[in-house]
Amino acid sequence: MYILWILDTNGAMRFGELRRQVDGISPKVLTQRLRMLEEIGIVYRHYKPTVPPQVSYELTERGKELSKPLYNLCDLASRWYSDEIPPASQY
Amino acid sequence: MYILWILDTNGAMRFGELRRQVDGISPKVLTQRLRMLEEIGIVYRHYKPTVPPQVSYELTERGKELSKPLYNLCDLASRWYSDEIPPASQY
DNA sequence: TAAAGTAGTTACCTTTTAGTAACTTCATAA
DNA sequence: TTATGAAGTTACTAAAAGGTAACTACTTTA
Repeated sequence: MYILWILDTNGAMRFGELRRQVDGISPKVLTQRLRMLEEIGIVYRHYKPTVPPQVSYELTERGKELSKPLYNLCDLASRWYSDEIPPASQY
Repeated sequence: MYILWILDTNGAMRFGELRRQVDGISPKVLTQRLRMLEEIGIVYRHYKPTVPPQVSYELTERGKELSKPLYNLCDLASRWYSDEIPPASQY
């Protein structure tokens, strides 16, 4: 399951929760991806300086603008997949 | 410039022409990508058994279905880029 | 006779990306 | 006093992806 999908579906999430739901990548890569997404303004990182720390991630307005285009691609892939041809989204 | 973009814009193209227009990847990787795209039904490969051989590539109907969603993503990235934030399409 | 052309293929090397496991800080709980 | 917790960081290793350069076949051109 993809990071942007999960954040779009669930709203703001703690790192640990994201980590449990995102599969296919290690926590280290998840952190790297989230930092990249933050850098390009697609994701907010909210840091609460507690101990242990509480960090949550949430889509920015810009990130939300991706929902529709990405949903359209997913829809297309689903229609193709139901025709039993491997979806482009594998690539 | 991306393979799907070029094929969408120009219609069927010979390998050599594609090779000149696609930048950022080697001919070897271009061939690999085209073969993958052919495998998943996004691109037709037309082989003419002349010497030297003439091979052209063209988007299938399915490949054309990608135009709109990808155009929408590009449009979004352009709007973001004009706001001077690095576009997500870098990733 | 040699060179040119097309569209690759292949072996080897380089670069990039990812995974693993140990580690970090410090308040709180046991 | 020790363990726990979150959210990473880091060094090292492994895997994946990409680039390079030599090569292929055979007709046509010079």
